[in-house]
Amino acid sequence: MTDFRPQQPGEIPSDATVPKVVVSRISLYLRELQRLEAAGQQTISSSQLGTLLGFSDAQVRKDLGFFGQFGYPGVGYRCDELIHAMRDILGTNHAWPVVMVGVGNLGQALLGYRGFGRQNFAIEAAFDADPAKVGQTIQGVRVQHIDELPAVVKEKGIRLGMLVVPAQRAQEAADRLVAAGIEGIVNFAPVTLTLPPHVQSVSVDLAIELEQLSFAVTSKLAKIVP
Amino acid sequence: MTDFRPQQPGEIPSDATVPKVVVSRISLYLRELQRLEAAGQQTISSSQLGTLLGFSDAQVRKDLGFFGQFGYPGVGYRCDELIHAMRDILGTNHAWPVVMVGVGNLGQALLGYRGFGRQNFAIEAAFDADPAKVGQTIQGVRVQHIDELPAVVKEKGIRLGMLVVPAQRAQEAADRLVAAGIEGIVNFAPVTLTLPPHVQSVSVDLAIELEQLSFAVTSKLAKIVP
DNA sequence: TGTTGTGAACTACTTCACAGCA
DNA sequence: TGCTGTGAAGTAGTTCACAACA
Repeated sequence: MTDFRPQQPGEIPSDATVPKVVVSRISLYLRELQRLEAAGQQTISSSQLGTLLGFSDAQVRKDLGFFGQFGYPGVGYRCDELIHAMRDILGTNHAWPVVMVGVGNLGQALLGYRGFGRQNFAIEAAFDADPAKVGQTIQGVRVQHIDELPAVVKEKGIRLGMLVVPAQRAQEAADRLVAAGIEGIVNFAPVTLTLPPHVQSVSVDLAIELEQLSFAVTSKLAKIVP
Repeated sequence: MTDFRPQQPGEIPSDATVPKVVVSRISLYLRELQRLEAAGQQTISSSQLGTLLGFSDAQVRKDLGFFGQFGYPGVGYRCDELIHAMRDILGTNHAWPVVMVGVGNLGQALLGYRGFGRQNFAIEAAFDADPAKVGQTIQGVRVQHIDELPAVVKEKGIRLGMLVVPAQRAQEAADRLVAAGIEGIVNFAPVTLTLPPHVQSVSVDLAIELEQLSFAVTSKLAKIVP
């Protein structure tokens, strides 16, 4: 290997402000690259990668340009290098322990979802307030009482949590996560959480996804601009 | 009631092209309004609604302005009227039957999720290729063999589908949905589907949500611009 | 030749600010 | 007065287009 050009891999130019949408595309690039590498492909150009995901070549290059220079003119990008660089960017070159709060239907299914491990996330502990659930072991994870959350978070140095409780209990559970020291929350409840500014969150609202389709399929007139 | 101002409720000015992000905020407005109405609130101003969801008042008014005039100057919006109007916009004033393909862990959990019904979606049929699953009844839905998909879709006039199969089978399953006449797909597999242009899709990638948090929490330097 | 990296141009989205209405 | 609806102004994101390089 000649020169690994991202001088400080994963380091971001200190004045950079990266649009959210760019970060989400980085995740898509990573996912696709992992597939390509598994299929034995060594290098890829911005236009190939873009075509696979439905983006323009310029978009791919601009997005990567937020974080450094990773390509070889005339050649493209080396899949292995780019995968490593993008995991550095996303922070997933090391494993992330995650807590889950709420072990209902959906929570139990998520405990068994393999995709998290593939991207280096591991659900280390699960919590519920229901005494009937506490003590059970689901998908290899023992369910603990919610009161134990702060101790576990502290002991294991956990920074991320998944919130999988019913809507009416979501804010209170979020407050507990915040109090325990969690810094980022994936919220599966269909409510907008009120959080202190140092805590990040992303929401997954399953019904909203269907509503978007309902709109798209219904409205013959209005084209959805992507 | 004096005049119901959205002249043709739900009808969209024929030259309108509505940005995707606007439609997703409409869903959020609707969700919040449903909560407010359930709590007994009769009217709401754009700034109140915006504050609850973290948007500006102008944003709320502009978004609604894509679809018509719904407000009363000096007063705000009537919750009940606005809920009705937004359901007209999204197409959810009538119930949507939905098919599910793939009844694994996650699929079974989604079959039991109450949030779909609340927004007027009903999973009418579920399909799997695994003979061990076919014939079971899960959450009140009988699992049928995937080969029966086209007949059921046609018979019940179903237009939307949820794809909940492993990544390596997602494209093939999507092709089956398309062949059966489905027009919109919620894709839970972590792959980008190739679909004909008349078929809409939205993707839910659970690992990507965690990656976004990992990035946000990791990068002290780069602020995520919302 | 093929492909990157990147300013410049363009497009899309958001916020401002205010006329008009109740 | 309070609040909507909406052009105008401003900001953010995307695409263009080309110099530089392998």
